[in-house]
Amino acid sequence: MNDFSSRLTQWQREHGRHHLPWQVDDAYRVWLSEIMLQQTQVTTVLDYYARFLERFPTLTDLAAAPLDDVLALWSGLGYYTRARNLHACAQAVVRDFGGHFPSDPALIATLPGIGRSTAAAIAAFAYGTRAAILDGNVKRVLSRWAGIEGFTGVKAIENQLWELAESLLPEPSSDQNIAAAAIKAHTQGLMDLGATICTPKNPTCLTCPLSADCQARLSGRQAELPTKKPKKTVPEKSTVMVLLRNANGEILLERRPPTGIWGGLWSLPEVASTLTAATAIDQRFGLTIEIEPALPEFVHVFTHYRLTITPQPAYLIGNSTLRENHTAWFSKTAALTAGIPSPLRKIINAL
DNA sequence: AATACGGGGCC
DNA sequence: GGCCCAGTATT
Repeated sequence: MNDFSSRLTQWQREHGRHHLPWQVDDAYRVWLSEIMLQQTQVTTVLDYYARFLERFPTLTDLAAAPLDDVLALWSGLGYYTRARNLHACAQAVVRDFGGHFPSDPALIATLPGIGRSTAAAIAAFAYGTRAAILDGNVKRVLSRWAGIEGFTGVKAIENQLWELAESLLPEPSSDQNIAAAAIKAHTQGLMDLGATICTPKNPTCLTCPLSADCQARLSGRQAELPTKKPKKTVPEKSTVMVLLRNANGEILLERRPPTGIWGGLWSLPEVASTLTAATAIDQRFGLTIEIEPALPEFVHVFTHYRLTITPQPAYLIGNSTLRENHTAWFSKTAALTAGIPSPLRKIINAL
């Protein structure tokens, strides 16, 4: 008897979340939500998810759309490789699977942007396939319940958690409907438990269905498990963003390379310093500009470094012809509806 | 195994 | 200010 899953699924049915917009029987919507929810909280995703579905009602719509439209709707969500992979994945599903997501998690995991955990979540929620997930919530719940020590990002620890997650899946049933319902409740239950009961700080063990045999609780080590990620000092970087406007008040934007920070997004040209800005813009774009007083610098925080941004306004002298196709003039409105990084949105909104 | 990759919510 | 989040791909 798998007592763990019995308690978990029962709890989910009584106390779990049942009305999130992606809790539907539709692989496209499940997949979209899973990608958006990678390293991103539910409250943040809700609005993006609604706007995205309005613009791309079906996977076919998404596959047929220009990448720029996808990036525009992803603007502000971060981890923009997700958006590029999302677009590529939609096209792959159309090309290789007739527009229909496969139900085998191993097959799903071959698609761009989908790893082992996301593949399992899609298979479980969309098709009731018996497959284990291992996301941040599950790592926390299982490392506490089993009393597993060691940073969960380390391979050996992660392998141990994967094995445990597999072993705790509800037993297969001869009734396919019952088996599918159990998998869905089990998978959603792990996520809901991690999000509402087994929280990073101050977990509410009194109402947890797993507390009776939770090793962390039995030893009072809820605060110590899972083992914290070893922290290191984040580098400080700085940049100057040239806010160049032509006679029409349009702003010069430059498309960033497909990989690296803000990959594929439109952003302001960056130069080494405010002093060399005019020379750099002349050399790179063949545009003659006049520098204005710099705007106040501000700090943008990433996971892995802090970036001090100095917005450097300038206006164009003479010819506004652009010789490179990765650059373009954007009206303020056009810029705000394009795929731009969050700090640029902040700069433009302040104009 | 370690690193790159965003941005916001929350204490 | 630090921590965390329904991780994946690359090196």
